[in-house]
Amino acid sequence: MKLMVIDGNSIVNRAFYGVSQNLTTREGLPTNAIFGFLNILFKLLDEERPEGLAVAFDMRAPTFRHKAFAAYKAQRKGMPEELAVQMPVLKEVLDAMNIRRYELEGWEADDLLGTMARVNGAQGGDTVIVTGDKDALQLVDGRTTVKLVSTRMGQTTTRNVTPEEFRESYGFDPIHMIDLKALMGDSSDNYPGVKGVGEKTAMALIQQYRTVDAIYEKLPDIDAKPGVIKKLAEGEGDARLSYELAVIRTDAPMGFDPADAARKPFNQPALYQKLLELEFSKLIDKLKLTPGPAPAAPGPEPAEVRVDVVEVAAERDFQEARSRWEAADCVVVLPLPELAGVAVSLSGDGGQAYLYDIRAGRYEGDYRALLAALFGPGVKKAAHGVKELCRALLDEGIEPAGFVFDTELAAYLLDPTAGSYEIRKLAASYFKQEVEQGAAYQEEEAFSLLDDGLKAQAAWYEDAAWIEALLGLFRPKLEEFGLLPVLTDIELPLCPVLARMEKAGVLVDGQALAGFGRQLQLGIDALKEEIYALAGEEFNILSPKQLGHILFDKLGLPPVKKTKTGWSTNVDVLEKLRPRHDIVGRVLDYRQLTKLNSTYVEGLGKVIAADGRVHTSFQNTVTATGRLSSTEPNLQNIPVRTSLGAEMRKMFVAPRGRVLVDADYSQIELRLLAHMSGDQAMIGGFNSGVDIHTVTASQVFGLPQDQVPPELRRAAKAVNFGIVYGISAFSLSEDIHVSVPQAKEYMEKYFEHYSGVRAYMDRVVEQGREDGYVSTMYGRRRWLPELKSSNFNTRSFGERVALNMPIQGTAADIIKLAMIKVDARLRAEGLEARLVLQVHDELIVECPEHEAERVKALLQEEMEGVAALSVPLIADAKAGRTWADAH
DNA sequence: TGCCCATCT
DNA sequence: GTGTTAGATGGGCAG
Repeated sequence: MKLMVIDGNSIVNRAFYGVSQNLTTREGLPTNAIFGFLNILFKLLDEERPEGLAVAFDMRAPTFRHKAFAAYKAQRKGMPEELAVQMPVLKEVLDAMNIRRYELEGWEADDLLGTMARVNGAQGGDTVIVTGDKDALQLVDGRTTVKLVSTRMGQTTTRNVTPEEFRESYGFDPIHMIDLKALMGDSSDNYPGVKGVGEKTAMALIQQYRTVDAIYEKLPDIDAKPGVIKKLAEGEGDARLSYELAVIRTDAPMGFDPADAARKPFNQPALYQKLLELEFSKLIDKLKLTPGPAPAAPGPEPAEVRVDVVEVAAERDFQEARSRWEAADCVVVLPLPELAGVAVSLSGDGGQAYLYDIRAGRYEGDYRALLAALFGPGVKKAAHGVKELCRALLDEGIEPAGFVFDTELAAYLLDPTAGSYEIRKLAASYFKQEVEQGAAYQEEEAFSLLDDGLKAQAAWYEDAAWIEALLGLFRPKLEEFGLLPVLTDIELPLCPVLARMEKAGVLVDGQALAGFGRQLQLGIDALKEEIYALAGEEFNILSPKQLGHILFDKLGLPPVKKTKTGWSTNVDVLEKLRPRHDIVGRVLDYRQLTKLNSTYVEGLGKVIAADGRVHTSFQNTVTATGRLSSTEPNLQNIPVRTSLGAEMRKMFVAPRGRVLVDADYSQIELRLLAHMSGDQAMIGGFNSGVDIHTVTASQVFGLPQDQVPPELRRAAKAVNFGIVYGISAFSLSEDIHVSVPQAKEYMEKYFEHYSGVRAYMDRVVEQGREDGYVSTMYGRRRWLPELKSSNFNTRSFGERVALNMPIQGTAADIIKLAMIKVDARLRAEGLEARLVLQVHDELIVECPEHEAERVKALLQEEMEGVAALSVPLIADAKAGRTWADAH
């Protein structure tokens, strides 16, 4: 039989260290090792297509080797906790795959592999041993090959070693691997070998003498340096012992019969269930797994319900339904694209539910009036993605109101780092069961009225039911976590505001934009020629690889920093190289100009709508901290820092007779740090009304405020910003171009003076570690399993996030609250002014010129009044014809 | 698709 | 001694 046997411990270790350590389930079980193991396994199965398959594991119990060599036991390393917890789960997955696994008390995986290979070989079968451990190469023979697995940066490579291959690269037979190891030792397996003899020396000796025995028989008359001979003589005991430890046994009493390992089909339902629990949905897709029979112990299931499907065709149907909807606590609404229809789901008493199927094309009454009534304040509604729905309603001229729940926002608040909140994915992961399967609404009556698009309609009904089920799960969960106020006071009321902003859009001066583009193109063409001339050849300047070749190979400039794939050519590097060659500055300029042209000029040009305006989408379920993001186009990263970049902001204009009013919070994150830490020195600094960076510099460096030199103010500013992100002395030094010790001194002085800030930082991290999450002033949460990681980098990342999220997130909460208030007041006071943009700490309103002064005051008042902190919350407002003028 | 780079707060 | 600042989107290159 063609048999593949896998060293489970060796491969799982490689998987653990090779796959990103951030991979966890919602419940915090790390899954990276399992994930990596399965990936490697499927790759191997694909490459080898064996008839038999077995995985061997070590056991924790001591083996015969421990008895032979005390140090072996003493030094043997335990696996990290995060790997250990994955082992039993991995074994369950293997069981679900019907893969034989072996472990035997007193024996290591190696010995089991060796035994299986020999038994199979004796029956005339070929065996492939899969491991990352070169020790196993001693097992290579005419019937046995070893497949060495290595993972580097997430990439798995394998190498098949046959006897010929082995002799080719080592110069002796595979069996003498034992002799080699006996001399050179093995630090990971903890046997010493001969002290002072390493791989090179050992290789030469074994190539010449083949065995340890032969060497010691001839000693001291062997062909080696006197020092080596002396070391060999002194280390004979270690060598002999190491030999014993290095031998892989092939006689483990495991009663192996290759037939036992014959491959069997997966236990589909069990495997499906396991992979679902691990949230490996891509793998489920790849393996085309189906759930099969219902799993024995599913997660929570939506309650069994009877569903009446009601087609709303006549005006009378609607009027009947309407009174039921208005009486309900909450109905689920699920619109078809462009509001061509709406499914309304309503759960009544005793497991009786109604699903109203409403289609524009089938409704005999006034469809618009139906929508207006359904989406008005009289019906309390839950939807999945309220902001998008509000947007669709506005497009139909309907004022959205009465939304009391959003399953998408709820899922986001429960885990803002989850990444995707599609209905069926949520159902799959929260209910741990296949979403296509088994709810009552699939009963036959439900589809009896269908004549077309049966599948799509079934999916539509199902989704409505899933939203209902998720609603039932999420509401108590939000309550339990204190997140309900974030949903009902912040996120939900913000939805119609965002929808109105998107719909309003902002006017772009297309003519000016095109002109700017032509001007940029001239600069780009000229720079390109100059760069080619200086380089002496034409190449792709935007390719880091080609640019690196020109700069570092051809022109001989010194490389500064590496990236994963080569020498870095980023702006920091090029700034350092700028004085050394004329080409460098031009490359920087070229980069800036092409960036402006392709991303901003061309990118923006593509998304100007028929009304001459751009209508961005504000995403409210994307960021880990609660900020919004902006796409198509992203209007939150329009250049401002450089003078040429700032030209871009002149393209965003107000129509004739109107102006833009721009109001931004002054130092909101730092003010929040002062407030949340309660640091009296920093609070005092803000209350003094003097520029905070100057105050900081004066306090930290002990100078009068009017004698702070600019470089110390700059340093203080960088420290102030860095603190919020959990910066290190190294990065601060890079940032402000001082030495690392100097940066360290600045930080120490800072913390000496603002000791309350340091105490707060320690407190937040500690609390985060205890609770498993950090939160904002308003209760928004981010889970941080990273804080408990045994991996230094992962844990450090968690600590920086723990410091930053409460501050960045609270700032996000505050500006969202301000947006709700500003929008409400602008509308209540009958102003024409409307919010059009938000850029994290900045709000932009478009209004008639004559409203500008009132709007400025209103913005300032609402933004500053949102929260009462121990320091003033300051917003400055300015009006102008373009964004550049208003900012 | 992953990587690098540039842009913003 | 580790790798070394939080949160985003988008364009272009290379495989």
